[in-house]
This record gives sequence, C-alpha cells and structure tokens, in this order.
Amino acid sequence: MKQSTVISFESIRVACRHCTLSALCLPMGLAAEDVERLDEIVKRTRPLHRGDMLFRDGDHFRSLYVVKTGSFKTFAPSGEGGEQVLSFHLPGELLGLDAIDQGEHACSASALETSAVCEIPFARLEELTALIPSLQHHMYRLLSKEIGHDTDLLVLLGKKNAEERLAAFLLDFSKRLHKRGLSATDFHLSMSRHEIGNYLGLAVETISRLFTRFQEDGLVRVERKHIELLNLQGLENLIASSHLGRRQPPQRQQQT
Amino acid sequence: MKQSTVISFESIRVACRHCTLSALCLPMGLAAEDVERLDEIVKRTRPLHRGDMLFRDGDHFRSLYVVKTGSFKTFAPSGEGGEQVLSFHLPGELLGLDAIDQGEHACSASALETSAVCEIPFARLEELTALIPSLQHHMYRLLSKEIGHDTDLLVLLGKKNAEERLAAFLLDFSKRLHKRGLSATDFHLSMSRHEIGNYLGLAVETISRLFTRFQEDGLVRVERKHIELLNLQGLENLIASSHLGRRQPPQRQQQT
DNA sequence: CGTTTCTTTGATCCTTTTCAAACGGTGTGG
DNA sequence: CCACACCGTTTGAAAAGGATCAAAGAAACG
Repeated sequence: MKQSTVISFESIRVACRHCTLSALCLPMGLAAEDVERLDEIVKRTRPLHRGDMLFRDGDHFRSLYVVKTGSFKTFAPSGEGGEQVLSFHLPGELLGLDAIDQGEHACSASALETSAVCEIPFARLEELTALIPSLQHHMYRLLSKEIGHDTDLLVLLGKKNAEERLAAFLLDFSKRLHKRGLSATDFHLSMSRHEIGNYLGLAVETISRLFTRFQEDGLVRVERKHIELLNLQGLENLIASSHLGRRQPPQRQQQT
Repeated sequence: MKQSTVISFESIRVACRHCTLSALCLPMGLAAEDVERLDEIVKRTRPLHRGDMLFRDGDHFRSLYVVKTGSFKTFAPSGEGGEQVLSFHLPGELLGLDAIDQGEHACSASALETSAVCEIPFARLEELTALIPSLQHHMYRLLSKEIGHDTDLLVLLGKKNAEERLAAFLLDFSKRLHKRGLSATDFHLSMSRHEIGNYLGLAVETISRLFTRFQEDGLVRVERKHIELLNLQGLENLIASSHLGRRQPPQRQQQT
C-alpha cells in the first residue's frame, strides 16, 4: 500500500490511465464517462531523469502535464543567471498552468528524480471543457487553487523567519504525501538542500543549520534526504506561535 | 486625457458599461456581441471609501469584481494578527479569482481610497463562458495571468534586496498606470508607506529611507504620496544589475 | 579510486529590523 | 477657527538574523 519506491512497468501503465483522474477529477468528483473522454486526449510520454527539463521558460506552450511518478521543480529566472524555485510537484500534481496566458512557458520545470508525466494537450482540453460544464468548473478551480498556493508562499517569504519557513515546508510536504497515501512522518526529500533554500528564500547553510537544530530539539530525525517528523505538533507550534510580541498597527477597517 | 482625479458621475456611469470590457476583453479582443452579453450580467455597486472592505477572507464567494475607479489592496492573514499585502489593484483590474477554488475568499480586499467596482456574479459568468469559447479562453488566460503576477512577486520576495524591491514596485506601478493612459512618471500613491512595506516584505522605516535615498540619487522626486520618476533607466538598472558577483552554482540541466 | 558535488560547521560581515523619538499633516471638538 | 490628539512619515542608533566566506567531511559518480 505505502510503497513509493519500486513501481513495476505494468503499474505505471495502469497508473497512466488514472493520473489525470487523480489530479483533475478525483478531488471534486467528475462523472465516469467524462473521465473517459478526458483520458482519451492524454498522451503518454517517456520517462525523464534527474535534471531533465520538462519545459523551459520561453518554450511554446502546448500542453499541461500531470506528474505520474517522481517529482519536479519549477523555477523562474531572477536576473543575472539567478533562479527562484517556485514549487515542487509530486505525483498527481499539475504543471504548466502559468503558461496559458502568454502562450509560452513562464518558468522552467525539471525532474528531481526519475519521473514520468501525462501530457494533456491544452487545446484539446479546452474544447472538452467547453462541452462539459463540470470539467470547466474544475479547471477554474485548479487554476484558482494554484493562485492559493502562490499566496501561501508569498506569506511565507514576506512574513516568516527561517525557522518558520522550514517548518512550514516540512509540514506542507508531509500533508501532500499523506494525501497520496504515503507516510506523513517518514519520507524522502528528492530535492537538495540548495533547492530547498532557494525555494524558501534562504541560503543553503541556513537550511543545513536548521535541520541540525530541529534534530537537536527532537522535532525531526534527518539522515541525508531521509526525513522523519518526530513531533508534528512541535513543528506546527513553530509556525503559529511566531511574532507574538510584534507590533502590528491596528488597521481600522469598518464594515461596508 | 490624463486626468485621473476628477471624474463626473456621468463618466462613471459610462465607464461602468466598459469596465468589464477593459478588464476582461480589451486585451484579447472579444466579439462586440459577446461583450454585450457579458455586460448584461454585471451588477452595479455603490462606491466604497478608504478602509471599506470589498470582501473578507472567509466570506462566501459569489462574485468577481472589476475596479472601476479608485484602488484596492488584497491581503492575507499571516498568523497572530499579522497580514501580508498580496496586491494592489488599479482600475480595470480583477479581484477575487483566488476564491473560486474553495468557494470562499482566501484573502480580504479593502479600498485604498474612494472607489467603485463592477460585480460579476461568477455563476452567471461560468454559464456564459461555457457558451462562448473565446470568453472561456479568456478566463483561463486571466487566471493564468494572475499566477504570473504572483510568480513575479515571489521572485521579488525570494531573491531581491530592499532597493531592488522598491525600484521594481515603482516601475510596475508606472507601467500599469501608463497602460491606462495615465502618466508613467508622475503619479499618486494611494497606499501608505506601511502598506508598501508590507507588500514588499520590508519595514516601514526601510521604505522611508529608500525613498529618501532614491531622491538623493536623483532617481525620483517624492513629496508625500506624490511620486515623480526622474530616471526610469536608472531604476531599471537597479533591478537588473544586481547580484553580479553572487555565486550561483551551475545547475547542469541537459536537454530532454 | 579519484573527482566532483552536496552537506555541515565555524567565524565574520552586512543588510534590514527594531527601538526611540521628533516632525508634520489631518481631523475633530470645543 | 484654533488647539489638541492621532496617525503617518522621517531620521538616528543599536541589535539581530541570515548571508557570506572558508574549509572540512561525506556521498555520489564515472
């Protein structure tokens, strides 16, 4: 049930028919026959290896992608060769939504480990959503959800200190894995410390030090990329209990 | 042509019929008859004053809003009464997209000055987009564009220093005003230093000091909320020329 | 098995925050 | 219409949280 490491070729094939289902449909319940139609437009693609690019920023936009197995990161250039990691994507999660507007990808996506995706030609999907109102609603929700994720990260980068950022990152990861039937307290980080730091707006060294500190405090057990969350509540507390004494000017906001 | 301060009641009425047009349609060219149908579902609302809330986070989601006149900020709670300002909205810009997913608003929106909005009942809009493919495409683009904005802000908060953030903020504001036919170099900031700082993830004092410094450097002329950009190129340079010597580990990324 | 990359740890530096205080504009009530 | 109180802004001085620099240890890789 909870094995995530070894997956046979056969199970990948099977999963393929359902990856769009889990990402696009399961969370909100779409009629079986509509899922079938959606499944028909999905293309299979060959697996990617660590470092392989799924798309690059500036590439012509053609398709959305659903992670089938493995994981990805997306990142945007930030001047002078620098990059900002925007998100990490686990199986069942969608990639490429930001490209719809400009017709070309606004960020790049690369595999963090050996991974596979489903490709969903957007033009076909768009036709389909026009015919199936529930699928259209679905797409709106997916896009809106993406905005919500970005908002969360904005709050993280704008208002949280290093400790809070890493704690939030670990808990978020934990929740997403759990949602997919994997352990919420014992998992493998497919990205490097550098990538985590980049994502959280912190230096590699800071990440390393925090992992050490969290371990000393009995919150986690870290061994290379293997993470064990020993005290979920403790991590939650790190996030919530912050800025207790910070002056926050009362913003008088009368009801309209 | 360039007057933004005094607007007669009559011109607001007229603008109302076209606010959805400018926000939802103009940038991408929608058929006139479809604009007409869209216009029919738009509701008029009474004006809001500084501090008035358009919606609060947690409110039931019913409609999207287009700013007709004035300006708004949106902000999300960030633990212990703190807030993160997520965006400022000028006339023609859309509010509320992040609420589609959860069915309730994920952030709050308040007026920065006396303002008016168009209300677009989302259920009605959704029906309409199912009938008009170009409008549906349009909605996808709008949602996607919102993700793009968030991405920009993420890069700002994750990778830029204080100076770069404020320069980027001023230039972004300038561009958006210019797009609406207003001066790109001479404008009024409707938000306080505090709100700017919150948005950029900086302390009020830092904003104040930077304004002073920018003025000393001849980049801008600041007088209270009135801003004059004296050297656009200089501001651009502040953004681009950064981190020249920063070590950025080469991330080998082979083509797929 | 050597080379490279990733991670960890220590020491120092620096940007921005925090604390403190004064100034200026605005609005309200007398 | 003025006095007073309040909020937003500015400026200075001190403190702190991370970044940067430096270097060694540990894995991964070819």
